[in-house]
Amino acid sequence: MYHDAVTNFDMARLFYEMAHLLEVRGESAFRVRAYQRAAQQIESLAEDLAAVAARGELQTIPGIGKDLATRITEYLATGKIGQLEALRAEVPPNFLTLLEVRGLGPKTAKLLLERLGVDSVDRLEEACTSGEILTVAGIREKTCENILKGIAIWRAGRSRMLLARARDIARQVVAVLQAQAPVERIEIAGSLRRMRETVKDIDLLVTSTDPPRVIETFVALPSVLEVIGAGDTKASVHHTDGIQIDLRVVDPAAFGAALQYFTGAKDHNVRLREMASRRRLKISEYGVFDELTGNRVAGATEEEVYAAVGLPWIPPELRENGGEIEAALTGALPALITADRIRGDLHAHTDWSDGHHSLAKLIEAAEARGYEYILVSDHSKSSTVAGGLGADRLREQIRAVRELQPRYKIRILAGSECDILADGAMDFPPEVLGELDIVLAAVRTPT
DNA sequence: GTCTACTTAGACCGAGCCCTAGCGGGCTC
Repeated sequence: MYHDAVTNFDMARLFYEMAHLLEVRGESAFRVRAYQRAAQQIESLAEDLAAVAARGELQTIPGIGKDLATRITEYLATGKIGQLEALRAEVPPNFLTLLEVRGLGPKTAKLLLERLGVDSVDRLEEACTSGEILTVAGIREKTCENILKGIAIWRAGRSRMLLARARDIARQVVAVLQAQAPVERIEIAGSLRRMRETVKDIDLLVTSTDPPRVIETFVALPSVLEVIGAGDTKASVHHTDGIQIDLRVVDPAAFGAALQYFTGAKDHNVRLREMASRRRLKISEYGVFDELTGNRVAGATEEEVYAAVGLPWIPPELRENGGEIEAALTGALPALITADRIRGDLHAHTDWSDGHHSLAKLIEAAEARGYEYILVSDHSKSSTVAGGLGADRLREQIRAVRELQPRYKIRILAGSECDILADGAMDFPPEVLGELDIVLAAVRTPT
């Protein structure tokens, strides 16, 4: 069976792709929505889709009927979906990227493909800037302007990827390399290690007895879209999910120095180099060296590197030249907030509006994380698209929440006549939260 | 496409804005 390599995320992504392709084809909006809904369900599934399939229970997932269950089974067994392959063949390879441009929908995109051969964002931009797009009936200056704005937003968003997504990709690549390449040690470096909210690329550092084979395995991964460059100890590739990954194989004696160097941030490293210079030392990705003798005095571990310039090890999350060097020098580095110190969640939706899970599941998840409280903040009726609660349904939800007493201490923040709190709903004394298990509030979506 | 109420068919989220075309459709949230 193929399913060992299939993640719920992969399957959901394929269904989203099918929804887009069906939309471009002009299929029924309900059919399109069926694929989108199924993708959402799979994304929020608490267990491995393959396990559900193995039990023959795919059709117990809401939104998955006979047809979609068949598609899932086909993919798990073969790694392909015949219908998707056929749909893909109907449009150019990168055509769907056009739909990521805000302001450009499937119909307009298809029209531009047919009339002007617009098959990529670059080509779209060219058609807009040259004015060629204005020759297409139904498109005027204003639309052209909006599309150009959309392209600018698309480019800005594309240049960086959200941390969680980049981390998933990095972990997958690390896991495959550990399984398939002669890797002794492998670490994620760069802004991903610093846990920046968004990252531009993924940096991986490896030690190995056979560097060329690591590189060879890396560039041949199925998830690699394009190899930018590859040598004996270094390679850069474009991943299919739209992010660049750089991999370096380094000497174990310099691993700490390389990890420190490639973790950055740049300004933090500049400060370190200045401190080293004052001690007649030189720091590089290869180690810490005595300026006079050229001997390496540190490099195997990050702790060694920091100690060489008179500092304790500094957590990567703090390495932004934002006062962490001064704090380290005076022994005042802050303790980072760890997951076990998070006491509660102040913004949670349930399936009463657009959440994917029931109130019971939400509570279960909160308890599993050791939370002291959770705020149920479903949409109000002002957000119809999200299935927001009107007065009657809100009363029902309040009743459902109250039924959880006395096991949980509860505070209801919504008014009796659906007099829903404005966004200031979170503005109540934090000490109150400590006494509560569940708070219910319907928060108005800004309109 | 799925789901539901009934076994074959109909419902399925919708308001508001923008743009183009002259009334309706695309798009967003």
